[in-house]
Amino acid sequence: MNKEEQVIMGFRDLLNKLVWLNKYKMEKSLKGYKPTEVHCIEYIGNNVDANVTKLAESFYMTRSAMSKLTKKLMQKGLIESYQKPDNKKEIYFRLTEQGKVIYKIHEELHKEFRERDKAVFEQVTEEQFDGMLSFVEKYSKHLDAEIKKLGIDMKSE
Amino acid sequence: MNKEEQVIMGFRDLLNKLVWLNKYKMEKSLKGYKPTEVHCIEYIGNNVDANVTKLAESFYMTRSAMSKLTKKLMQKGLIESYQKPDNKKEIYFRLTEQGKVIYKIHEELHKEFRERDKAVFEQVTEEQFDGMLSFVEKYSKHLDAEIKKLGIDMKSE
DNA sequence: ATCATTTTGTTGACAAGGAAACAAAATCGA
DNA sequence: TCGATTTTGTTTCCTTGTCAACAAAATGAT
Repeated sequence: MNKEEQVIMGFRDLLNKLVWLNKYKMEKSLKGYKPTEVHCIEYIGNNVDANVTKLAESFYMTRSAMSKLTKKLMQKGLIESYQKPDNKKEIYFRLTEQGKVIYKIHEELHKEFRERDKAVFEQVTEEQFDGMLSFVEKYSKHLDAEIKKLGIDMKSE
Repeated sequence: MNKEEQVIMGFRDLLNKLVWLNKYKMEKSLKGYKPTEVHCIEYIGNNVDANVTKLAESFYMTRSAMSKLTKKLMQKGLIESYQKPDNKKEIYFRLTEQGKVIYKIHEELHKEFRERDKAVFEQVTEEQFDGMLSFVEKYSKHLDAEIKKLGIDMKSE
């Protein structure tokens, strides 16, 4: 296996582990709340005027899925919807007080995760950080361009 | 956002894009075959004596899921099962001729993906590669240790 | 050798997410 | 301005994967 694949597969494997472990911890601290739900609460807490479409784009999921998820979160009383006077189509979400509690707990957990992994990041030099970030940026832009090409092809079909 | 989170979230986002894009391309070339199915065929093509358990471990999925997936692939005639004379429990899989065709097409696609992304990787210096690989390795080992801790906690509960 | 434990695979009930069809509102184009 | 197109969100049906319970074979302990 060449280095390119090692990097990609290495990171894929790493993120799998990270997600798995953090999910485990999260289910312990936030019993009854699924990772996706918490993730959704996090996004709504961080972004004003979040709606189904923005959530879907951010999570690489369908509007369909997000519509169902937000519905559930509303039923649980964690988020509430609102509209703007000049727009009767878009529906925005914000956290309820109860939702904010979950948000805070989630934030604390994240702090805990950072603390747990601090030792690893302390070993990384500034050059390595910058190298990784520049790689991510370049590759990401490259893929954006490829996806854009796709968009054109899709409509010309 | 600090650099640590930038790296993690950057890679998460990057992999999401990569998966999404390659999935799209794959569905175009291998119509009727889902990514998981192809992924499974790839594994069986690369590993002799693949069975449900090994597949599950490799894919971070349950045996249950793999049992159903292999069943479907057998019904489609892409893989076939066999056993060893001295073991009546374990069931192994290998590709059929039809399965090998899919395997080859998938291989070609991968080559195409590498070609597509070559330009990005050519810009990465050897130092950057090594930096990333060492980071992945360290972090991965760190998480393995954390997961191991968890295992002890789990049984002591 | 025998009985308990572990490993391996399967099944059914369930939940999450995707695809397609749809309705309602907004925007665009002439 | 007004009809066509696009955007936004919802619902229904379907697929995929998990969990839990299970059966059968292998392994281990005594």
